[in-house]
Amino acid sequence: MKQEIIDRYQAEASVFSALAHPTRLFVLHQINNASHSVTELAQMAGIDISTMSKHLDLLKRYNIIRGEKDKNAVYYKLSIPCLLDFMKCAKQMTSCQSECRIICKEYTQLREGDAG
Amino acid sequence: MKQEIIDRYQAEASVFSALAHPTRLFVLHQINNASHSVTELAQMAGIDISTMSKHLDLLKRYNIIRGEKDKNAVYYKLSIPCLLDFMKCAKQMTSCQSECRIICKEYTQLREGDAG
DNA sequence: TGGCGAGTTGGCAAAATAGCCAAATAGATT
DNA sequence: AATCTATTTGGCTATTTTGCCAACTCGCCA
Repeated sequence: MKQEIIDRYQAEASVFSALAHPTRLFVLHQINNASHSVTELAQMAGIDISTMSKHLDLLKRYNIIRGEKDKNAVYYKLSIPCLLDFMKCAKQMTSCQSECRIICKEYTQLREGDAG
Repeated sequence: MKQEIIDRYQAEASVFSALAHPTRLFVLHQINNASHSVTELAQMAGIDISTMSKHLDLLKRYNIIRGEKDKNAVYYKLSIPCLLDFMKCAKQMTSCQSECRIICKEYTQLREGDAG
């Protein structure tokens, strides 16, 4: 493939691939309300701790989540607060028919009281 | 991984993986304005025709694009008209900070003149 | 009806991903 | 300092994805 095309679209493609795994989507939903540790998330998902650690590392590399240490444990939470809104947007998109379109706007949460 | 988790998130993950390749993102941008044939797209991207055919087939399977025959050629176009809006939304999302959130709404294109 | 142009499909090899186990690390507690 | 807990990293295998070539299909047109 032409190098210029790779350069232009690789970064965006990588973000999508970060979201392209059931375990990682599960994690994102779980930590939306409350942050969780690696062990907690691994148990909830039913996979090995090391596997979960690698999934979390991948999400972290794309700045989708962020970890904070508390004693020994690392508690992960969303670093993009509107991620779940985005996911909802993705769902709407896939059901979007020819007479519809999606409008996505970025609001500051502070002053747009009607944002929800 | 727990089967229930796979069941719940696999479909959504698959849509993201359909978008998780530079060539496919390139295609989606190319056919946003005008539909193109397999050969045209393969040449633009600089890859083999059969490879492009498989990329298009994947996008077709998730109802993201649609092909229409004209003589021998198949011209592909978006079947989700708001897909590029969604992509823009994805870009905003990745730059979304803690004081911001994204609002996504689905409008009927027909009567919402101020949709853009 | 015989070829031609365009696309698809099958097969294979290379690369990337995902999973587990085991070992290493980092910090807390005794 | 020794140990215990939580996490990360390395290594390996299995699976999936990507990409090319070659072969096949399908419809068009001479």
